[in-house]
Amino acid sequence: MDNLPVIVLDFETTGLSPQYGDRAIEIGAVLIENDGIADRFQSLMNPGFRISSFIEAYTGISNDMVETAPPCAEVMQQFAEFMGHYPLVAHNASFDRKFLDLELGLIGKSRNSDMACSMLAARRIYPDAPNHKLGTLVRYCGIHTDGTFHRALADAEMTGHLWLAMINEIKAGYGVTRVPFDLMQKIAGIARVQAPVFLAKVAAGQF
DNA sequence: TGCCAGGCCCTCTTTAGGGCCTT
Repeated sequence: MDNLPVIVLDFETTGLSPQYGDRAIEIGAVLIENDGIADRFQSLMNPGFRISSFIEAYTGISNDMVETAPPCAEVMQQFAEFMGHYPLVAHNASFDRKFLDLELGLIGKSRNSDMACSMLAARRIYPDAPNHKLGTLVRYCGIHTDGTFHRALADAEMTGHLWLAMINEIKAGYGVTRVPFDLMQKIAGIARVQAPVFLAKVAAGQF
């Protein structure tokens, strides 16, 4: 096995801020194992109030769809089992972490794994990309899509493939055979000016 | 109902401000 398993997840939500009462309306996640997607999790969830027309248009998730979906608590119970103790990855992880911690907290659970950010890693690994939005990076890396964006499972799958592409980029560019989760976390957290020195150490086998 | 934030990074920085990215 080249890479330790990770869970890549994505939330669709009613807005940007749990502090202002926003809730999750869909979760999608993939288990990345052996350089591919080994398992998937997806569910809409009912936040208990109507979602805005902006979110309906942005995600394609309608009020009718969430009204017939199971409540957040039920979905998050199932997701907690899927998540297990795997390390986690999300694109702009600070956003998904807020909602994950909120929804888990509401059912008396807590996150028990680190979460790495594919966006911060991509800024170091693909500094010349036009920008580091998920959709841009997917095109930049030539990752196949079915054209679906802003739905949780589609975005989680694309982020998963991006994560694998970045691991392969490190392997090919720096001659290393294993790119563990904590190496990717360090790449994501390194300051831009320090990145060349750090990556040279990676190439020299000093990680 | 309609509108909102926050974490991180960068630099013309650190006694700060602004951009990116997520829904």
